[in-house]
Amino acid sequence: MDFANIALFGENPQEGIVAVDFDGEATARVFVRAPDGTTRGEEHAFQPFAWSPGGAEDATPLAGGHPLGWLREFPNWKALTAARGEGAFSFSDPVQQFLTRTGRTLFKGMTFESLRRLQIHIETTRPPDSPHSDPERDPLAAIALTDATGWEEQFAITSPAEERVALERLGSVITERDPDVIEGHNLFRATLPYLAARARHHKLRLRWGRDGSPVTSRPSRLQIAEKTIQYPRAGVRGRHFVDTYVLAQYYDVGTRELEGFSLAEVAAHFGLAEAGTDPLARAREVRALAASLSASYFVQAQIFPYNYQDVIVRGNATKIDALFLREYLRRGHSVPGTPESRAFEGGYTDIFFTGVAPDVWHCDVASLYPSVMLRFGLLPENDTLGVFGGLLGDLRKFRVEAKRRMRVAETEIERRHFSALQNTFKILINSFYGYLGFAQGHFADYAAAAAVTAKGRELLRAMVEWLEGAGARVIEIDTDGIYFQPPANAKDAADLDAGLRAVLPDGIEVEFDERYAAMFSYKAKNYALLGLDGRITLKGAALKSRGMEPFLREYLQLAVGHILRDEPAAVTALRDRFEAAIRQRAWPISRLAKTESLQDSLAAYQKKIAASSRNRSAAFELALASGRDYQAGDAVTYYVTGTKKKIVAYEAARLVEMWRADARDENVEYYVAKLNELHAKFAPFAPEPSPQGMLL
DNA sequence: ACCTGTGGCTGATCAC
DNA sequence: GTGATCAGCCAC
Repeated sequence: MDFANIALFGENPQEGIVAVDFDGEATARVFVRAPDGTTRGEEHAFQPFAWSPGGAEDATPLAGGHPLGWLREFPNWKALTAARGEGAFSFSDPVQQFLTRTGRTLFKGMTFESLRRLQIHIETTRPPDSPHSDPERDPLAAIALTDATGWEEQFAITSPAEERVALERLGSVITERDPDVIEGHNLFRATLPYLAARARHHKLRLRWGRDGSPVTSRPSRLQIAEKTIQYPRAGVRGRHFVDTYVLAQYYDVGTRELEGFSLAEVAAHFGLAEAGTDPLARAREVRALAASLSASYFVQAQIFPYNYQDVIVRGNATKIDALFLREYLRRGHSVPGTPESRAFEGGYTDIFFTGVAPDVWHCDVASLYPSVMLRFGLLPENDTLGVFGGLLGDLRKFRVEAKRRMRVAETEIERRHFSALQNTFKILINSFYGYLGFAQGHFADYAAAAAVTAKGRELLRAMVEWLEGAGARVIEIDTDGIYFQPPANAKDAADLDAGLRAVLPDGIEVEFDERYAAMFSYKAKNYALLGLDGRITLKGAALKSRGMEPFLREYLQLAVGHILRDEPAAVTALRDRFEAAIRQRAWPISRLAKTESLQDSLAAYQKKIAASSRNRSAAFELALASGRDYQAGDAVTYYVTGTKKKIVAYEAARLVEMWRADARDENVEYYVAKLNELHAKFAPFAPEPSPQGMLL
């Protein structure tokens, strides 16, 4: 990796930093990996700082005329906190302050493989998600440990004395093996709180810090797309905690392919599941998962001024803002305040045909918004130093190069490295547009954001118009892509490429990426594709939402397949088969049960109900009735009881844990009615030939 | 304490 | 019943 691009990597090339910590006064501790493999602590004097709109006597003036025109420094963190307000701006994370001010970042000169990663998996005497589980009372059953070198160790626990020994031994293993990163699945919300509770029970402390300091924890929350997840944010000096549950959540935002987020489900999805019930097998799964899901964050930690643990949970626009502020500070330049938030129009979405269409092609504009921003100079007006355009242009070049080197890589390690690199650049590039409309971005520019989407809509309209003029039948479009049936005379993409290119400006590239045997176009952003290889892809919340009961998802998957292949009789047979299974109570309850993730805390829900600002919902009512400590982000799985198809769901719902196979009480009429409603929506797309038609 | 953006579909509830 | 509103999930 070439760290010469200062705006991207920061100006300080110090290698081997594995973690940074601040003492709250005026000293930062930097943990550095030496060439001999040992890790030493360096101490650096450091003063917390803030950008200020006014010049107090201790402030340094910054160049340019932006509102945050003074740099103030403070003797310690407390003094900074006391001076907050007054229109000043500062990072709430002292490590970000230190890294920003010094231009350092973590992991320079290191490879992902040289990171010391340790995995923890625990087993408890009761499943931790069982309603009766209690970490204060239920002892551990096993602790399994692995690390990236292949080392493994586990402790089976059958007595209180063994549990105590295991917890003490866990501490010494961490001291001896000295990991930079401690990984686990559900580490924050399950493993660490459980271990902490068991340690308290034995009057022990988890002294896992690189200086022997204990693990600390405070309530925090994560925003992952539409989901808010509350979690105890644990930290320990000199090391990082990485939770593969969190990594899986972030991964799924882009793909929406995961069935669920348990270790078993996630490991299975990636083909990393290990056979057997040995706790070590679970730790190995965590090791493999973390290796595939965290390589991109390792690269990000070389770029952004954050600890590794934090680079994972920070939003992309926030991280881009951090790059701008670091570069402006380095150049002694003032920065703008954050803009007034306002609404602006987005991408162009439309549907021109519903039903099944054979022989469908897809084309899209390559990196539409980044291309538009660069080609038409739609960049933040306040960015006096031109950092935005420079970074965006560089990142595009770097990505092309990283992709090339990924393709020609000679070893798997090398290939994975360049794959992580190009993927990181892709994420960054795509985040630049969002940054323009980010209310907390110091260089955000709503006029530019609106101009970018307007240009995008204009380009897409021009493409649709040209395709239709050429005899194509446009089916569905969304933001930067078009599904269409080609004109009769078009044999391949080349027949359309030149014509379409001619209506687009230079610097805007169109790609014909796929052809399909058939497309089922249902509604905007909702469609299914039958590949030339027979594979079916579903898109859209109406066709594949995880909020749907599993049997309905499966019905849709199969029914849409029949619709695409023109097998109308099979759709009816499918409905009949499913109804019979529901009536015979032949399925496990999991196929009928609905899983929802709670967006609010229980307290926030109750507040809204009291204020009549939201309706009651089954998931929250069940969570409340359970008496357990549910938090925002927790999933609730429930089914509906009763005998009538019309019921009030939040009154008839029960937690799936309460269901008993020997006294089944799921509401058959309710579930059959749901099946029939769905069938009624989709069966018309697979019309069975009428008897008369068959005679003719 | 934390936070990229807009557009779109569906089910559940509730006021009318 | 109907329409409005909200929450949740998804596409790009």
